[in-house]
Amino acid sequence: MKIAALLLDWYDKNARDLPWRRDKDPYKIWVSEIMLQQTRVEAVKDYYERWIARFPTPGELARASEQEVLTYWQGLGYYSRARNLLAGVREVCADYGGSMPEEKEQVRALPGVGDYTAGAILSIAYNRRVPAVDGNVLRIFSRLFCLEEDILKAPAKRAVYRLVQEQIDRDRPGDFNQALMDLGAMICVPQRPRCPECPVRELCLAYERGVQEVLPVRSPKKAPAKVRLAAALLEQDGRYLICQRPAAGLLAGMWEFPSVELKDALPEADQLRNWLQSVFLLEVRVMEAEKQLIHTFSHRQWHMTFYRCRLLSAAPELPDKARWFSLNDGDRLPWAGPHHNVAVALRGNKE
DNA sequence: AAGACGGGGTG
DNA sequence: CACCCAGTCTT
Repeated sequence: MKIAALLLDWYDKNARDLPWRRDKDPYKIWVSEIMLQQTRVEAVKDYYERWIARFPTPGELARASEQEVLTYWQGLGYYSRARNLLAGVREVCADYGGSMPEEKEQVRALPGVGDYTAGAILSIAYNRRVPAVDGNVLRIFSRLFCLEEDILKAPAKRAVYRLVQEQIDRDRPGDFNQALMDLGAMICVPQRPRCPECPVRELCLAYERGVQEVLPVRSPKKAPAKVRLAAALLEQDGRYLICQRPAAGLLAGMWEFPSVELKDALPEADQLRNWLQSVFLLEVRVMEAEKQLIHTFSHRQWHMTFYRCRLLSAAPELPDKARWFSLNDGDRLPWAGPHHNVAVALRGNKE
């Protein structure tokens, strides 16, 4: 039997029951595929349900504000995904009457939709015979065909894409692609693959040669660079000063306690005080360190100290990107992750 | 071709 | 702690 037939037989018995598999609405497939980029299924489920409840159609999403959209994405990471999805549905509403186009070039041209996501949407929603090569598929095919090239590099991806084109089922390409994802999640997992349970082990070159544990080959990642930050907990009349991060870059547009990247020269408290003065024209005394934490991103590691501060003179007018915020106002703003944890802890302390 | 871009689960 | 995940965009 061929790979596709074995895979689909297995899929028919073992397919996971996932919220976005309940219907073939291209918009819902789109939302789920964007959320699933570099993100585990378990992490996505709740976000997906909340998202669809609030933005059930492209039209509903297109009319929402970017800040609200970011609030619904808060904690999922890679926030440009949310921004691109919003821009994408607005494009679909403007150019395609609110329904997803059916040509790969058109889908691929939507912001945030790359080659993988275009293939996933077209194959799942429209049953088009298009590969959807993600990390699972790269891993599975590198093992099936014993490909020893670095799967993160373009040549390996091109090779796998061609192999999937050859193997993809003629009648059920969407199920074929989803079967690969389920196989990658349940059987052909990154470490210690469960080969005895695998429906295609008899066709797997890596299994035959006993190298399933050393494949796929991938280049090692660099360690994240360390960055030291001092953040201000400045409270006035029960409200804290918070500010919005720049529109581009890490955690773009998210809110946080004012923070400054530390240089080595001055004492931390002095650097924080001087920075608050120059940016907000605020005169403060920097008090005790309330909290320290380390937050690791994929490419950066924040070593943060949160200093309790006291206002020494009347607060001047704040710039647009800053405001006084009552922690009891809940989560109506999109928060930068590590700051959100501190805000939640502060709210907890009060009670 | 390489780096930016999050957060969390797993061994 | 190391590894890696239903990737895409920018440089």
